[in-house]
Amino acid sequence: MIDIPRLNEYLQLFKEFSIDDAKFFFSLTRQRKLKSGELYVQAGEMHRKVAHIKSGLMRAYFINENGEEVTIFFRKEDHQIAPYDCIFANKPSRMFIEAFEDTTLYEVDYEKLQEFMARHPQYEKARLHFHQKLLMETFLRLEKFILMPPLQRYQYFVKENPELVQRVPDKYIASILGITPGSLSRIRKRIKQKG
Amino acid sequence: MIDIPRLNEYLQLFKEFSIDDAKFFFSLTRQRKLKSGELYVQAGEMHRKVAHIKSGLMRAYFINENGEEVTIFFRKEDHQIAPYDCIFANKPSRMFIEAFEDTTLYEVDYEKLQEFMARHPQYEKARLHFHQKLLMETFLRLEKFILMPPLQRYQYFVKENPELVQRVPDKYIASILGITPGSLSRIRKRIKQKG
DNA sequence: GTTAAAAGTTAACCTTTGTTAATTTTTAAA
DNA sequence: TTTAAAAATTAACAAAGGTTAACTTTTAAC
Repeated sequence: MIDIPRLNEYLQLFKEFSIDDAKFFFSLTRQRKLKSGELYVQAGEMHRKVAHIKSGLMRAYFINENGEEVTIFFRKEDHQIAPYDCIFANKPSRMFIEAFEDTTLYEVDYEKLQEFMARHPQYEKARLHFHQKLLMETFLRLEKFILMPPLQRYQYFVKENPELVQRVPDKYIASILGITPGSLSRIRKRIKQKG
Repeated sequence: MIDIPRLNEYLQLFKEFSIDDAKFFFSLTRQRKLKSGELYVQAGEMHRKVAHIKSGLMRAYFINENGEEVTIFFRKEDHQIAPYDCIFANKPSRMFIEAFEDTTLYEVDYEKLQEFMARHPQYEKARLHFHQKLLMETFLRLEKFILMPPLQRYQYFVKENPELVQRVPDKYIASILGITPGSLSRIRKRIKQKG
């Protein structure tokens, strides 16, 4: 089913995108298919690529001092994924990124993207849009940590990400919320009891 | 004292900035002086302006459901400040921003900034840089909430912001860390005792 | 320098989380 | 369908945070 407002948003962004530019840009990308569970970015790696997820689900995580995986975010189809620290800070990625479901994505070297943008500054507006969206998303998440205790954080998260909550086991949701699976389990129980 | 690497970073960003453009851009800005404690942005207000802080310190905060102020960030001299939600989401600001010390800033209407950038796309690179820096900062803060318990979060914060910790009473630091002043006080005690 | 206000600390009490380990339920594989 | 693996729940205990209120210290105002 087509999401009209969203499609419109995209069309606005790319309305000045000429067919030739689009073709050329597409020629810079390459398709990759990943099996569920397959590692896409390794911590320590200089992975200076940005990917558009055509279909599937990706998971980014750290490994903490106890050797445990700590999930920091998921990105699904029609969204972009990259190890931010590597690209923005030009340092080896500190995060791992894996395919959480079978995933198809298109990736482009960040350097090539930079060249393209340098030659076609008229598209900076579109890029800015993506950056601002990501910044707002990140800032909103941060806000919840400052303002809400875990129970409310969970309720808010479910409201904002109903689909993801269905698509992913609770232990990953707990991780994103900064709590343990046991604690999340108790929170769910409390919500059930009280309403 | 001059911070050479930082100055260099700026010079790189603005090396293509012509004198005429700089003059014109400056003509779009206006200086404002705020007394310590003076409100700069009111929640509910459409404050579509971006400000460069020349000197002083600004504080952004929410008012939570209990009517308490919850500080979300400080911004000091040589940095930029704006109510992100208002500018990026084009909705009334949900945050308050006040001068925490006597502050001088230069502000520009976001619309005028947009016009300027549309006419001078060569400066998008500089803008992108600021956005990426802010995004990295925000993402790093979020990371700490997911990965660290309050005690470590505090220690990390002090390490990363030694100056701010000196400059601002502890209760604001506690708020930024998502804990109560009482809890921060106990944390400090624990650190003293154990080392 | 005195005084009032703000900030910081502490204590008591309750709530919640983390940890560990056992148990149950669910999911996926054979 | 059976079986094994993964996820979720639960319990017991210790550790930590929230709340409230009293008290101390620090800061700022007069």
